[in-house]
Amino acid sequence: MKLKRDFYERPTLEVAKDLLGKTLVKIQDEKIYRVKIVECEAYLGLEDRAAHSFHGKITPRVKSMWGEAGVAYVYFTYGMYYCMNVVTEKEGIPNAVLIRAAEPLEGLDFMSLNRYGKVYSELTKPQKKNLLNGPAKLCQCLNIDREYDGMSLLGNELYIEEGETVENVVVTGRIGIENSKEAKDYLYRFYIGGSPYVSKR
DNA sequence: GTACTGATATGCT
DNA sequence: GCATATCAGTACC
Repeated sequence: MKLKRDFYERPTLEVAKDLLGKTLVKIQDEKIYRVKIVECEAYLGLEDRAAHSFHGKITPRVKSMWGEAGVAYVYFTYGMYYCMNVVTEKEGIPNAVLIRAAEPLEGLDFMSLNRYGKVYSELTKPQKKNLLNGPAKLCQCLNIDREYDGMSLLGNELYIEEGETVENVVVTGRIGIENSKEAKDYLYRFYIGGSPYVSKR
């Protein structure tokens, strides 16, 4: 069951929590990728110093964050990495949820080829564990780049479908924003407790 | 296990 | 010029 716009058009923190356990699906050239979302973070543009759209900023990069709910926001960072977000709430509210980590379900060989140039069975143990446990890794594996910025998640190429219900949700502070003053204490990070696929730290 | 480094686009001051 | 929503590799406990 593909999630519809009404799932995304809700308060960002609720969407972030509900995304855990859902399945992210990407279909490209007959290749099917399916991964279970195990970790994500909410970014609330208007009131959140750590968000790219803090205080209503609009730059070319964050443009799609202002669009309607159910659209992908893909940004380029540190000169070499992409990260994928899901835009939430109504058009004009620049909020999004960063997908931080996932558990591979289907298309493992495609993912490992994208990242290491090897099929999954040839990966070393640490390589298997590190396949999707970070936002930039996830994009490398799924071959997500700037082409996907602004793409609707309601179409047939990239979407999220209903998954299992998650009981053990852990809420903590976010990662990698140490200098964002008061925003670093916001408890906007959600992950599935006990899953070996979260990025931890 | 932790600690430091380099890769370097984008937007800020 | 400088910081950043990152990761991989290396060096060293």
